[in-house]
Amino acid sequence: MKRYSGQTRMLVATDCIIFGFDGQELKLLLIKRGFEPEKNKWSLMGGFVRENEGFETAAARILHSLTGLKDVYMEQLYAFGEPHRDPVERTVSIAYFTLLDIHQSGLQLSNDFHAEWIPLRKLPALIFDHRRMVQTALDRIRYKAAIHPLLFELLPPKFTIPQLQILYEAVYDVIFDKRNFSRKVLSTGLLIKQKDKDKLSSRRGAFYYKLDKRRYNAKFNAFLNFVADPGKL
Amino acid sequence: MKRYSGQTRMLVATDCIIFGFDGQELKLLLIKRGFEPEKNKWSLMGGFVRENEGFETAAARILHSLTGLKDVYMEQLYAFGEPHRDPVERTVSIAYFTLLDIHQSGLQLSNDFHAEWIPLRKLPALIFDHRRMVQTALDRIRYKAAIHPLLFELLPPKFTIPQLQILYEAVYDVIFDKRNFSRKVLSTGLLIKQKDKDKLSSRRGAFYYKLDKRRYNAKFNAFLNFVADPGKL
DNA sequence: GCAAAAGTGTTACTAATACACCCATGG
DNA sequence: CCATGGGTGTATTAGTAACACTTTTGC
Repeated sequence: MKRYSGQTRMLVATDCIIFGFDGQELKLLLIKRGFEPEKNKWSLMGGFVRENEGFETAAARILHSLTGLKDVYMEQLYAFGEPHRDPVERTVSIAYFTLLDIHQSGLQLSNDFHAEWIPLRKLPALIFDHRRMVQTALDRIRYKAAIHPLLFELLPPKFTIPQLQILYEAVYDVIFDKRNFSRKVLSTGLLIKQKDKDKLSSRRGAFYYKLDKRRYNAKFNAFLNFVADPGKL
Repeated sequence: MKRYSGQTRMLVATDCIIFGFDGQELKLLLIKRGFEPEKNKWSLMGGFVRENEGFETAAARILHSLTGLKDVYMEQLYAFGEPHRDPVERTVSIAYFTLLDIHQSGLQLSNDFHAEWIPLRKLPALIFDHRRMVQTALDRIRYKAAIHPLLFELLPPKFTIPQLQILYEAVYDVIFDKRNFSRKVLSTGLLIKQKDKDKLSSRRGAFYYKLDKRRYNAKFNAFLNFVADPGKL
């Protein structure tokens, strides 16, 4: 026996929902699709899974081809497989989402895809079911970041607590009390205070912190309560 | 243009991880695989996704063909796609997990698959990567049930608080204090006390409760804290 | 010296834990 | 009348939320 008989074979793709944070708002890395149909329309970065490649490998390859980055936070989001989601032929998509530091030095956008960072609040129309993918990813991030230290993946290695607070406020679209916020994040024991300050956003300057990698890895999956009840989700 | 050129097409399957609870322990519904390779080995119930079928439809069809049930709790678990997970040919699997009341009247196992309810503690060897699927499903259930009222899906419409507690204790393999447990679940406001009692497991009898469907649906996604810190997961 | 952002402490309230006795019933 | 499991209350502790003033420093 060589193959299963009488079954439909389908294209399998992965699409990457790539989030970044510029210090003020959440952004998505989108491309202009390079081939028909829907050529030159805004799209998530994606590609077909190859013959000898797993999903994660494919997603990492696709992310790398656009950004030049490896070792980025990436997580399987959901498998989308409605029969006519791609009008050309049956294509299922295993979507991955990625959080990365938008200002990191290694990030070098390829010219091949006409990629741009687009603020989430100004999302253009996207091809196929990509809008739904983005919404699913956002929901997931809001859910997960309420309990796990996920959003640190969007920040540079050194960051200040006010920066972190702006990030949380952007993700949940609420305002937090800075005393309670600071107490809460420090109480996780994940942050190490640095001796130097960021002087860019205030005269006084705000102390930098770094993640304690050891504890971060150990506690990532514990329930940490960063956000009380995130708008009942 | 009719098709994308130069890409590999693959079989797409769904596998169903079907959980039940017999009042004492968690069980999995497994079948004896009916065709080569690995014929007659223990396997999850699965099947190929058809040409004009989405994943959820396929999973529901497969579940129905085994159990006769529709409208069962079912959730996409994860997409498994390692290149050689099926030795015959490249097959990706979108796994779904299901929670159902093992004693419900509608449940009628098909004879075609030699299915059996197997206690999770006595799992036999499974084909392919099915063991990993089961582990992933268990992890997901333990995670989700700690914060959401998920496990009610395993119980009959009328159940007692001691029954509920036994279920939680089976899932997390710990013992809870019955006073605190009862206060916790009642404080969610999801349970409606009935006037009749279950007299099967004690002379005194335990009051039945039913889910308040309205509040259950409304609060399902809120963070409800059924289990404090589920073993740091 | 003033504008702008950083940093910090206390109190009130709510939730979680630990713990022990009485109740109802069938045999 | 006793064995079995069901049901309940309280005190302590930990966590969360609300709230306002002082510090630093570049201009």
